[in-house]
Amino acid sequence: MSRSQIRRVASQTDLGSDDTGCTILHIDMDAFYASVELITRPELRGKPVIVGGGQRGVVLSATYEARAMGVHSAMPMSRARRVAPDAIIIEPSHHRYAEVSAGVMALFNSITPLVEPLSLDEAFLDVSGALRRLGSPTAIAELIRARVYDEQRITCSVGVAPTKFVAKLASTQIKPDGLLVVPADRVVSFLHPLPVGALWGVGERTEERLVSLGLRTVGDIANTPLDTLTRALGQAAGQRLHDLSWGRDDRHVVPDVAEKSIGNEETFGRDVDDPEVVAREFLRLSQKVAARVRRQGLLGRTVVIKVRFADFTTITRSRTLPEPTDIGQVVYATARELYAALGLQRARIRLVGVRLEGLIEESARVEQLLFDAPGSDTPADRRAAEVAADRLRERFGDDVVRPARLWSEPD
DNA sequence: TCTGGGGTCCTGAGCCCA
DNA sequence: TCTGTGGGCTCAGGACCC
Repeated sequence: MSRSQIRRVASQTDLGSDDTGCTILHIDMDAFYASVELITRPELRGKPVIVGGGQRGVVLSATYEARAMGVHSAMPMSRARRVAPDAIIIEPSHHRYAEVSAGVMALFNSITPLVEPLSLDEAFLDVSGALRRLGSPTAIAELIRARVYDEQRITCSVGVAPTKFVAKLASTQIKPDGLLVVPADRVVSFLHPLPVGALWGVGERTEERLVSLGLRTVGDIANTPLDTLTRALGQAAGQRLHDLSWGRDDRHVVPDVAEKSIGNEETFGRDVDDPEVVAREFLRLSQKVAARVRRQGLLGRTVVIKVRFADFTTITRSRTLPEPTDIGQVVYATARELYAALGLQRARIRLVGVRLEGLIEESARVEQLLFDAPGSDTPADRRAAEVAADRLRERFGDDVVRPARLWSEPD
């Protein structure tokens, strides 16, 4: 279900303004990447602008003028160009988005320490500790909206509710540049007319399954026996949807959620059937992932590779290592072995990815005594070389040092 | 029409072990 | 000693979110 459909239904609900107990705020920047681009290019305001690119990319963000023409995020760029041929297309500049995001998150942290970022452009805030200092939740929400605009020149929408789930739905409904409070005693009447796709965790597939059972609205879910839901969707999903349909959501706002995995993947510009090209990509991704893991002072225990074929079927293979690692060469060797075990004969490959799971703090490493012959290439030697390369990259840029095998790669 | 890249969570099968 | 059971772990895949 589209965001506009959620809005249309939800906007029929007459909500009061009693924000007692509504201490959860969900703040969502409006068309974030596109809005950031308009800061430095104000002449584009009021025009259809799409952020995205690449030969086989998708739309990352679009101004509301472009959305009015039928463009939406995650739409293939080729299609976006067709439905909005006059739109201005901008290549994404992720470092700039990260800068603006850091500014916005710093602002949130000046309001309350209980800030849980969900992505660059949205976060939950628990403002229960800021009420005495800054006023009611609604007043705090207005303050944040004003300060975001004053400091960053972008607009945001805020949902104010007793729970995370309802606050998120409220901000979605009131976009763009809005504020919506869902009072505690209006949560159920707010939720029940909404389509099932509004529920967190109901995507295309689950929505199809629910509709095939005759369940179209959140109210339908609420009035369905829990047994029926768990049989259809599994224990966890059935229970979760039933709870959400009654507004039950006891998740707290948790700052500093630890990452569980770190990975990178890359779609080739054209499908590839050359094993040497695939191997070089695994090497590049392995080095990149390991460097990110080192930068965060972590180690990973399980190496996962992902291979997507030309027909879009996707497989993953994984191996858990005897010792957690942050060494690119170890990740690469494992990825190569996992790939070799597939026994592919010049299959046409669209994408490859490498991920490290089972992350632990580097300080928690149990040091293994290594009895290596002097002069041999030990894991410690390899790690030292990669750490030295990290330092060079920090000083001189990402391209200054890379494995010899990757120098032959045309840029 | 033709589908990115970064993640999380859940399920189920298979295996090992107490 | 054999059998059953349940928990934990690994692995693969699916679905979802932004």
